[in-house]
Amino acid sequence: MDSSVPELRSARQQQIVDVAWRLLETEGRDALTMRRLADELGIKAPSLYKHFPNKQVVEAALIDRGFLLWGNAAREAIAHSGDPLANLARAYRTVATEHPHLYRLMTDGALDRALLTPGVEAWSGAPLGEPFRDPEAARAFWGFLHGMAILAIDGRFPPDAELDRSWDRGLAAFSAITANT
Amino acid sequence: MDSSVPELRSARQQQIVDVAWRLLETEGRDALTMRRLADELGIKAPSLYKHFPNKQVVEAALIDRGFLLWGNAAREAIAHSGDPLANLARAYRTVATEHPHLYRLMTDGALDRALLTPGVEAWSGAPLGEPFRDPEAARAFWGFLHGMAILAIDGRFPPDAELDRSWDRGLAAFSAITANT
DNA sequence: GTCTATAGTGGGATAGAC
DNA sequence: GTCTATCCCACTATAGAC
Repeated sequence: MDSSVPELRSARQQQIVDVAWRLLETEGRDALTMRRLADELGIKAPSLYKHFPNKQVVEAALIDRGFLLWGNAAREAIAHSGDPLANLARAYRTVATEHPHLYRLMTDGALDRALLTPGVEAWSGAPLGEPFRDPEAARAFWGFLHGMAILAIDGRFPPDAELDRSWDRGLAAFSAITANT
Repeated sequence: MDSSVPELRSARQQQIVDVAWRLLETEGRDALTMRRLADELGIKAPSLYKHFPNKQVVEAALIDRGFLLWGNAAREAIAHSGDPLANLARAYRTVATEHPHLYRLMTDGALDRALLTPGVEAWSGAPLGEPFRDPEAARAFWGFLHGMAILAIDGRFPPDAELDRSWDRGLAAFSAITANT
């Protein structure tokens, strides 16, 4: 074992989550069924229940990975040169745009935190607090990021909307309430 | 007929949508099935299909009403005295908070606009443009409003989050890019 | 750890009689 | 416009043999 990260799952579990990830990313949430997942693995659906108690736990594993993905991207964003606010926004938009199905899985509806790696949700969101004086401002910024991302994914803006400019307008607004101003 | 608004649906269709509305508001989306809807009306599920071609059209009728509700609330908000931005935000938050199931139905996933009253979506959103110089800023503001509303409905903010203050922080940010500044 | 077989649930929708 | 009867679909999950 050369990794310092403990193996929380068996190799087989890892493999199943890998395939589930690919299925979600390429074909969306509707394609992520236990039958389809088993098909992709070359086994029958009931066999999956020897490795996971139910579907929700498989989805939670995907959401967990999603938080890792976003948390790492956010940390890279504030480590970069340039405006941290703009870097964070670009990173958020990129993650959401490049993984729309994962992003919807992560943000749609209630979240059973008992199924996630403890603390991963807060860890992933922590970098958003960096540019601001208080967590309230950071949460307002998160609201803006999420709203823009999900409305874009769901096709709610008019077809001719210039979204780059809207992101810039929002950034200009929140720049006015950062710790540096 | 003493109303100047044309009757787009039969009385029976109106009644069905009324019951669907109540069912959605009181018990949520999972309760809104064709079987359950029929039960509430005292008829059998197949009979519904004499009035509506499918479930999606029933849901579209609810979404239509939702846009009317929000559009009217938004118009009242900007007609009031005080800061239009704050009034709009308060109205938005109130509608979303008081009708969480309807709000999710309206905003979750893609929207088939062919099933809606033509123009109602744009009409309902138009007041958001009032305080701003350009539509891009208005859309950024909408992103903030929607993000805050849906994250709150879905329980995504920490339990101890002071959301009133976050709404205020966002308002302060967007105040900096209104037409009056 | 995998299989076959099956249970159980719930939903949308249609055909045809009355 | 309503009914009965039915179909079809999809899914999660379990039991027990190998």
